[in-house]
Amino acid sequence: MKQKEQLCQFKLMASRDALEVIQGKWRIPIIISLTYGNKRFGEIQRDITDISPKMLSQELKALEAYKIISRTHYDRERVSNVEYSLTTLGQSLHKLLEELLNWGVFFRNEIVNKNITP
Amino acid sequence: MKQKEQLCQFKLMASRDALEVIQGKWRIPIIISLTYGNKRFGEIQRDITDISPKMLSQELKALEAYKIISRTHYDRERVSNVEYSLTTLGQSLHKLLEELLNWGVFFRNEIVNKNITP
DNA sequence: GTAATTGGTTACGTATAGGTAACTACTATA
DNA sequence: TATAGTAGTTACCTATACGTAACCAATTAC
Repeated sequence: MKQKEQLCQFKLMASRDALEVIQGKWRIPIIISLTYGNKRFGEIQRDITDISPKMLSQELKALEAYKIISRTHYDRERVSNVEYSLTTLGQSLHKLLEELLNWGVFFRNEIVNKNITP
Repeated sequence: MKQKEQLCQFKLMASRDALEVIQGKWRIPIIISLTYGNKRFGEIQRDITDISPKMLSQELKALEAYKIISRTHYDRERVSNVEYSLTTLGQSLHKLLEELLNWGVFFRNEIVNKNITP
C-alpha cells in the first residue's frame, strides 16, 4: 500500500522533470526535425512551416540551455553558417519520441478518423 | 531525399496529434495517478498535492472528452461516489508514459544531479 | 444541531506562451 | 547596384493556461 504510493510519487516527480524540458508547442517538433540530421535555422523553419523566427530562436536557445541540442558555427569566414544538432542527451530522447509518434498515429486512427472528434 | 522529408512531415503531424492530448501541466500527472487504479476526485487531489480543484475538474473533463479516462457514478443513492478510470485508449498510453518516466529519471541524473542546472 | 467530507463550481486576476510585423546585419548572386 | 537569402532580434499585442479564494449541495459523523 505505502510502496504503491511512494512509487506513484516518484513517477510524478520524474514526469515533471521530463515535461519541464519537452513542454510547449514547438520543442518536440524541433527535436524531430533534428533527428533527420544537422540542420540550419532556415531548414528547421522550412520543416515546421508555421513556426515564426521568434519562436524558433527562443526554443532553440531553451533546448540548448537544457543541453538537448547544440549550436555550431562552422567556417568563421562566413557569418551565416550555423548548424544545429542533437547532443547525445538529445539523442537519448529517441525512444520517447518513437512512442509519442506511435501513439499519435494510433490516436488519430482511433478517434479522429472515426469522427468521434472531441 | 523526398521520402525523408515526407517521413519527417508525417512524424511532425503525429507528434501534434499526441501533444494536443497530453499537453499541459496536469494531464500526464493525472493519467499517472490513474494507472494506480480507479480513483476518486479527492484521491487524485491527494496524489497530486498541488493541483487545485478547479484545474483537476477542468483537466478531467478534457481527458474524458478525449476518451482517455471515464467517469463513473456508482451507487445512485449516494451522490458523492464518483470514480475515474483509464479507458483502453488511456491504457494504451502506458508505453509512452514509461519512456517519459525513464527519460525523466535519466535526465535528472545527467543534468540536475551534476549541477549543470540550466 | 453542527462540523467535516465528498465533488465539485464560480469569479476574478496574473503570468506566460505564443502570434504578428517590422527590422537588422551580413553575404551571395544577378 | 539591386535583390534575395542567411540568421536572427525587437516591440507589441492577445489568448489561454494557470492560480486563488470563496462558495455550494448533499451526505456522514459527532
